[in-house]
Amino acid sequence: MPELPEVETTRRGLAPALEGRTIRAVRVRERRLRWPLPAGFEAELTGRTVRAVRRRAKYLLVDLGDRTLILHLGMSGSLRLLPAATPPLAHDHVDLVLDSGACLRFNDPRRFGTLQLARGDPAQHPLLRALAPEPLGRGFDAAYLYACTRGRRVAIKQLLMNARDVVGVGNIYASEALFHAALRPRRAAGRLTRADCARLVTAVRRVLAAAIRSGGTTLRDYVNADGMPGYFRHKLYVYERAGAPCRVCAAPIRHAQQGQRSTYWCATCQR
DNA sequence: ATGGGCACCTGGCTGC
DNA sequence: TGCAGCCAGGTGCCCA
Repeated sequence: MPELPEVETTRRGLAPALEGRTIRAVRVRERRLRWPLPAGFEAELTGRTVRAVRRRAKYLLVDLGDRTLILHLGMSGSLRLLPAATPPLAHDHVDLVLDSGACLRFNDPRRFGTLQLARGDPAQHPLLRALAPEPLGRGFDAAYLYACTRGRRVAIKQLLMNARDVVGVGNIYASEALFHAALRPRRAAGRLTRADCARLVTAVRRVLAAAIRSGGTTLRDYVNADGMPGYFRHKLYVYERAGAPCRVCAAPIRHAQQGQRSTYWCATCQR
């Protein structure tokens, strides 16, 4: 499901309702997530107060002072704010009940998502330690991407989706950014020129920023903290548009498998 | 070191 | 109508 824009949209919805609130209770209905929730998970959260809700890559970080709750939504996860008494539906695995009477409810049909409790600096947590710079921050620029692609034989799309190289970009936005940068997904990363890298950095940043402004992309499951879908789907140029006319040149959008994932591109606009 | 493939899950859709 | 097969916003881990 969620790539950076969906996680950021969720973060923006959650932050005002969570910050300053104390967790009164934790209700766990299903411990078997990507990594099983440890015994004592509930007790370690209960009574702590939320200082801030941040994001790193596709992870949400709930700052609880001397602990940080690290959440990942996997492919099908979502977080919603609901009245604490709302009856749970299928796949509503975890609730954080707040002192406001609201609850933060984690739903995830496929259970690829995760909740982890970190002590100390969350940036040093094993899941976060080796992540590439934030794509919307200063560390992600043409010089960075050029350096990181040198000597690499992987296809540029796969490099874009590798969190050690670029974070926040998944299958939708990798295809979209490559379209806007006029680069074919299978181009070997090491064969990009400096100019290619500059266009690609701009495309990644613009696509992510525009998707955030639309509240993210909803294909199937994704909803924001208020239960609303994202509307960026209407602004996709290639993703899930196989056979449809390119919005720029009208040539049919191509589709193929690349590294066990679907890839979409325009063979005319992208080289 | 790099890169490819698999595994982890459920649900929705397609086609026989 | 039923069911098998395939596909889906991710990513850690194992192997060559």
